[in-house]
Amino acid sequence: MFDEIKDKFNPLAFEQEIYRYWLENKYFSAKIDKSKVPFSMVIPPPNITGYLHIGHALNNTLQDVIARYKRMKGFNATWIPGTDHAGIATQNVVEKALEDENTNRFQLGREKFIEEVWRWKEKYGSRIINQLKSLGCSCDWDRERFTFDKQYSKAVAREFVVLYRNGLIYRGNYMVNWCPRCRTAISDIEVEHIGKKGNLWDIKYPLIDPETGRPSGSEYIVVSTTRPETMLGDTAVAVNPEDSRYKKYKDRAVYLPLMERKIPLIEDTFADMGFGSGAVKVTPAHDPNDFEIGKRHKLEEINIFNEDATLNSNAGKYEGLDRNTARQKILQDLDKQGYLVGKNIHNSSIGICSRCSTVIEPRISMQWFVSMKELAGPAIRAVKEGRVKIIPKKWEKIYFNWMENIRDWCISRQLWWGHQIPVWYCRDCNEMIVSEENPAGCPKCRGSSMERDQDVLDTWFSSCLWPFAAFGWPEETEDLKYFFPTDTLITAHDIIFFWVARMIMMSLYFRKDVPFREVFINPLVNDVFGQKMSKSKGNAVDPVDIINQKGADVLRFTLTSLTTPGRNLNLGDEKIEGVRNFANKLWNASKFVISNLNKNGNIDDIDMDPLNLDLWDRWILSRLNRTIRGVEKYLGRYNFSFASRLLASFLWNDYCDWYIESAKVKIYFLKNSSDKKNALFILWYVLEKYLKLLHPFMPFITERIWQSIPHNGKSIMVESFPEFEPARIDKDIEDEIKILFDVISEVRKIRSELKINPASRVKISLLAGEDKSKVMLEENREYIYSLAKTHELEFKDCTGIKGYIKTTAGDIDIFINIADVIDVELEIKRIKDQIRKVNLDIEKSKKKIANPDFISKAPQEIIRKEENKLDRADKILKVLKDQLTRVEGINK
RNA sequence: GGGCGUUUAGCUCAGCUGGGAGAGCACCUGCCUUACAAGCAGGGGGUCGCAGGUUCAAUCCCUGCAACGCCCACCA
Repeated sequence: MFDEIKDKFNPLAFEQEIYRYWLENKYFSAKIDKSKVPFSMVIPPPNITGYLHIGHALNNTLQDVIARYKRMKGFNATWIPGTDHAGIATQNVVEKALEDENTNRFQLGREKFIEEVWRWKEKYGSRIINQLKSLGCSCDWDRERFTFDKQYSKAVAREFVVLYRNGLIYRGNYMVNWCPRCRTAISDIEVEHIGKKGNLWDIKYPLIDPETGRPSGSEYIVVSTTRPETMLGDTAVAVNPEDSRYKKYKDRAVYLPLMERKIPLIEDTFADMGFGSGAVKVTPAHDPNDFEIGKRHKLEEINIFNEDATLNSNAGKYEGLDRNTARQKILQDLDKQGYLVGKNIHNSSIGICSRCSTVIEPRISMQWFVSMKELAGPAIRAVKEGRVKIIPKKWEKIYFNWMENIRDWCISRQLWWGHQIPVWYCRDCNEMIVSEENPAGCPKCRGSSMERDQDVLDTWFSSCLWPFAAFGWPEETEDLKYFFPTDTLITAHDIIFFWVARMIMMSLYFRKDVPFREVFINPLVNDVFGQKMSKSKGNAVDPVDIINQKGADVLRFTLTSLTTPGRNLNLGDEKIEGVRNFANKLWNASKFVISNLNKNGNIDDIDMDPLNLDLWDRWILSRLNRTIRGVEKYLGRYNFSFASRLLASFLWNDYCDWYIESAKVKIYFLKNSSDKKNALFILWYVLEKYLKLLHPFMPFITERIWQSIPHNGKSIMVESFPEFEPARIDKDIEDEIKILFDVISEVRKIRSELKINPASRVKISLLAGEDKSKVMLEENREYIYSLAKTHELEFKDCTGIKGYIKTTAGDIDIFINIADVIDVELEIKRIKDQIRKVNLDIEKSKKKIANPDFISKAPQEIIRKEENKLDRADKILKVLKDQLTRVEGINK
């Protein structure tokens, strides 16, 4: 199935096939093995309604890099996949589909509707799973879970019942955030706040004349409000007890216009004397503050809204209007009757439903809540004590800030799709039964007629069990014992409160252990200009398109290259192009290696004999090991960008630019067959190791190439990660070869600057300061010929010899014979430019050294460095000046 | 209202505990050199947001300011 690599790089030709190969061989499934160290990770389960957007692509690429890396490092790794039933989101989607069929959930009824959602799930729910597969995710598919499967429901029931029995869940009539479109309560964090320019209206409320019991003609109080329509439910006007302006009205009543009701004037410190008139209307049923005031003063709560935020019968003649129409009508009426006395621009923020963007209506209703304080304490400590590490650290602050100010969590939803609350009410005696199982009968009155609580639970109430429920909890499964707690969680910052914090709380509560040891918060993906991606802006990048056009590897490596912890990621087409080019480079380099291996027989039996390694070999092995060390170091810190760049630059700048070029010299020009054999071996050896290094990032292309070069084993993905060999890192070798590189680069530079025809060879002479360098340069004569396009390399001082120009690379003097090709003007200009630059350096250094404070206070090492720099610059200046005189001489 | 982050080359970003600023892309020059033109070789370009301070020395530490971005918040 894996042919030799001959054709052009085309990822689409092999990615799917390779994924199938992995699946068939079950490489993703972990088997419990007590002799191996487990590594586990759970996916942030995408909604079944979801499709792969760029955020998922990033999040899952990073997880897959870690999973594949750990697997290759020898861990018994499992990455648990699954999907979330996503209560509101899914219900909304299916409701929309029903709308298209001219029906709705009420016509269907609850049971039929839920069946409909399950049908929808079977049909579309696996779309995102397939997309994850095309991305190359090595999830343990045999362990795939759904947050609404049978076993999971048991977990949720257990959670509810235990929390209830331990007094952490309560039911009550409180003011909650109500979405009039979804017709359900939602939790505080499901409300988004947006700034809005609006108006603040001043309304005159006359005082009641105690004599007549009628509204006074002269005495009144002005209240200001942003929501005039709620006045229909006003049950008081409040002023601050300290406010001298209103002392005289103490204990009087106020006339509520339009409703023609008497309401009390009360004193409450909530009223801010500095705001407006200092008097505030109180609507206990429709404002959270007013609700509190109402409780303090035992005020009546008049609900004027229906579930969909139209006005109800308590609104008198406004009944039936929606809240916006009602507002306009009420303002008109107030104006007509002379009660509207002012209108000011006022900026405030309003809450909208995070699911459907409908403006939230505060509403008093009977709901279930989790009291959070007791759960939050241990979860705060777990992070403070480092048992859970949040990376980057800045998110810890945000976590603490939220946890320390945590408020109770409204968990009941007036929806149909979700885990129904495991509570039953006896129709006979109203007894409430909280139970994991369907109760057989009422334990109190022995009645058998029970009605289950109609509400379902917040989706997050179930997903916060994920790290252990996904392993089978509440059963003590073998998986749970072996794989829990998980090691790493990789997720996005927008669900730290929704999910991460609650998983930590629930895990500590139910498992007495943290759910995961590290959390990496992946960056946000923006467009190339740093703007948020959105469909409406048209700047959204569709990962599925990229996979279909350029391949999953390219998408993955683009994303990892850009993932620096703590910073958002800007994605644009040029970046993707760059990575595509990189993949192409790898492909072609491999093609080169393979074709030469084929021509030169089998290399399997050659050992890497250290005595046989020359400068180039030692150098590339040193670089390889630095790369291994670096990749592991950066992966450990979730610095995917650094790891990726290291991988790319090793391949491109070290392996291709230098090592392959040097190998060509051995293969094509050198007669010595053992050198050639050696070079082929190292080419293969380094490439094979490198493919393994790169595999977690680009799984497909690495597998494809690996299968085409000599290898042992069935798949690169179950091979061992290359071992870092410290002894292979050789600083001396790297320094030594740098001299060679510098000489070659300097010659190339001069050639280019003097516009010497690339095809023509020049004669050069090198003068090394140290014998060691001279020996090295002599030994590498052939490489200099080839890489710098020279011939007749000599080692003598050519100062003053006609036709030579002199330049330097480090301590090496380089003489280049350009007698035939020199462009005198060009050369004079070049030298003068150089002299100017060197003079600048000299000036700076001299000034620094002349400063007595510098000499007396700076460390010796720094001073010596500065002096050396000056020496070197002086030397170079001298060379340049000599050269200039000589070149100018040619002109004469 | 509170908190956090960012500001470095035309663009996107690196710069570890202070000691002569880097990469990729873009741009310019020259090359179809038998792995790769999706390439090779070379090059130009930055008062490191502004103003102070600490220091022999500041992109880096401190203070203030500005711009942009994000999060939290029951301010009628």
